[in-house]
Amino acid sequence: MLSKKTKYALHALTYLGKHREEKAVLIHDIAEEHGISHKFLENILLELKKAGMLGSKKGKGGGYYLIKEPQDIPLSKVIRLLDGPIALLPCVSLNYYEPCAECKSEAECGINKVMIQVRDETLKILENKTLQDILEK
Amino acid sequence: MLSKKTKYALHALTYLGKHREEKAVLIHDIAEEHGISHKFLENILLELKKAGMLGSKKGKGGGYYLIKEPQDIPLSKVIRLLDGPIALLPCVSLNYYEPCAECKSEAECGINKVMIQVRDETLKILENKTLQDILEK
DNA sequence: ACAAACCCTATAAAAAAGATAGGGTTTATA
DNA sequence: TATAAACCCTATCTTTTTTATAGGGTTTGT
Repeated sequence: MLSKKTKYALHALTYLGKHREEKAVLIHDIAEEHGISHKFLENILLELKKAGMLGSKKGKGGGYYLIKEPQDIPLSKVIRLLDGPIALLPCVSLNYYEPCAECKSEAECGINKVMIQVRDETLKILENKTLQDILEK
Repeated sequence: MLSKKTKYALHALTYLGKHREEKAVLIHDIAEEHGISHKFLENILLELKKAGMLGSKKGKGGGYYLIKEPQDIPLSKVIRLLDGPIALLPCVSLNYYEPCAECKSEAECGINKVMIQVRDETLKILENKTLQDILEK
């Protein structure tokens, strides 16, 4: 399951996508719309910004805005940023690889092999679904 | 990512699958093979048994054994049992449905719609991959 | 009778997730 | 140029979940 962080991020991105004609949207407005803690959401927007998905403007009249087209923001990117690996096992993660303690040899591990296939199929889905798909509803 | 419970369950099922000619396999042997705590593994095997995936024999000379063909044990079943929902959101889970607090209306939520599609595609994968695939390596 | 091995429940310890706090910096505008 | 609005940043606290342990109960082959 997605963490609340990722869920909130998706809601925020959706909100920003719906208000693209506006210069900047306030954290406050997004937080209120979805009943999310202002401060918690702030941290999440910060992360999205650092990852290059959002732009922001400081000072009075400032706020956040999308700096990419919705079709260029795949779910895989949002999930990886806030939740970490998409793979089901650390030993098959492309972005967060770690060996599995209970596994003597990856080369001989059948679980590893199958999970690589699952990962590849899952990625196909999550890389193809984008914010655009959410906005189209 | 899969929890250790699910990982251990997959290792145990794999071990049992490889030793199907034997009447019963000891918890101890599986635990030792993968460096898992005996007691923790015991709880997991119990769950698998209650779910109808394993049989057991008590008393001296007892142990656990598969009571299904490996191709009849899909990953989806193991994951659901030990980790819970496969869906990325509670509001699109088939087996563990719950509404999302921050969502005013599922009918109007674009995230919900997309996650239903992701769920269906993911299930296709996890229902088709079985213990047999792991054993074949 | 006895020891081996599964069965069951409760609790503790560790890790992760969720949330809050508090001040810093920038900027529009009066 | 003072002020208030709004983002920026880091640290800490709380809660929940996961992981692990404990301790005894029950069954069964020999």
